[in-house]
Amino acid sequence: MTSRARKHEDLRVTVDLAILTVREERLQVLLVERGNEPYQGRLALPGGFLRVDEDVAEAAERELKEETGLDGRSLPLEQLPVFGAPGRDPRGRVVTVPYLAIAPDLPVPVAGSDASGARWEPVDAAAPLAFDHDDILGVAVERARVMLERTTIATAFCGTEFTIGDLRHVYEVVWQRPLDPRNFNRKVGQTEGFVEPTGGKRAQETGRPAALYRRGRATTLYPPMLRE
Amino acid sequence: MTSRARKHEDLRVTVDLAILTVREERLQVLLVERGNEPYQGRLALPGGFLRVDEDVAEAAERELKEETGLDGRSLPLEQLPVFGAPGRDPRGRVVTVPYLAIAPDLPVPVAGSDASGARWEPVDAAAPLAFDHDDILGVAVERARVMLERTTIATAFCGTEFTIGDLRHVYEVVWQRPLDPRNFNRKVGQTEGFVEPTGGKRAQETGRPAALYRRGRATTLYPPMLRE
DNA sequence: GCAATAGTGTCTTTCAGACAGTATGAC
DNA sequence: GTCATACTGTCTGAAAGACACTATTGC
Repeated sequence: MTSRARKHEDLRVTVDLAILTVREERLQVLLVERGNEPYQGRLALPGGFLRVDEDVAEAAERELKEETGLDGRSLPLEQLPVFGAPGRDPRGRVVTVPYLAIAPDLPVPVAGSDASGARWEPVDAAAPLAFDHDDILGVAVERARVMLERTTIATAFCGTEFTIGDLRHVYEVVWQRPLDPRNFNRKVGQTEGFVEPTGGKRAQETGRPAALYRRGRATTLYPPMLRE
Repeated sequence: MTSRARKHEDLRVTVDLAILTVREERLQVLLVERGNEPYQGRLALPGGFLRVDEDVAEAAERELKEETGLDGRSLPLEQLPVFGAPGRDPRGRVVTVPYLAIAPDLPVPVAGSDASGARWEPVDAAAPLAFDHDDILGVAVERARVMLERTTIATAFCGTEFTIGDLRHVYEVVWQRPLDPRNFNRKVGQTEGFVEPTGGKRAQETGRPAALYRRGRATTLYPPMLRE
């Protein structure tokens, strides 16, 4: 790092959040409507400026809390590549650090959040968003797809108790691809620590009730779940 | 992104480079000796401040050029998670965007580079580096390991012409693990577009000469090369 | 011929993909 | 019993891991 004497111009750092969930058979993202220019009235990813006294990851957790009421320590937050093109924000030079957060199907975006009018939108119907948030969202979705292959992150889309069918559904919705339920069950079952049975069952309108599971202690899947 | 009125304090963004190569049977990183405080005399990753008129990726390419003379467009540059803890730089608030660059075994760090005294060091003998560069280097090495699994990036460690043995050697050095040459040959051969034969051979002091290859057009490996 | 390294072939096991059948609930 | 959904079992083919053999050079 060279210590070069140079005029220091205004440069700000923001944190943006791509909070994904699976709702109503679709992959959805939490968006807020912008109240001010630029892009007034357009939807955008929630986010805010980095404070001078906080770490970047802290800022992401704080924003998550403010927007959704969720505790960042309980949700997996994954940092994505920064976006820092000079013209990306008309107000000046802003470099943003985007984060991917994976949330279970929340009842509804929590009221009292920082930006009013927060709501879920399907990721494939979100464009056009403010700034370069379409690009950020695209990167977030692709990252989520890759993470499902090698990690147990898919369980974070589910509540504390879920069925194997719920979990398979997450994969199908995120990957946009049907999976064979029998092969999926076998794969999940033989991956040590992916899920563990709670003993409970979930009845439904019709058919046999499904057994309930919770997350196991494993974080990575080996061998990986294959997408192609 | 909320538009919040607040006092703007001094915040700078830097780009740091973890330039890795395989030299003398070891994974090595390009380091520079710091000429100024803080950490004067300590080794550090090369890097520099982001200019107001350039994109972050541009800054990384520029630094790479300045430090090594290498063209960033010809080398794969991969962005790593930012490091932005408040106390990481004693001079003030500095958020850094680290990049992983993968280079062939260069003759020697190019003279005329920005920081004098640039040199290769084995990654496992580099600590302690200045700032939090030990952590950054650790992330870079782990990223390189993962990338070898699913991409053809290993060829970037080699020159334009290389043998299958050279390529296997890259994997062995980065993964710190011996690989079976026969299984490795089969795997590389049956992965379409990984390498293509040039027709040439490379003689050596003893034994049968090895056939030469160049990079193929494939960028991803499917199925992946497995590490475990 | 020998030494040394490059490259090929074969067997076995693991595991994904495809598909048929059984189990458990509500009515 | 029927219907609907959950779950289990079996066959097949692809590919990784382990290991023995042949090929091509210099001497």
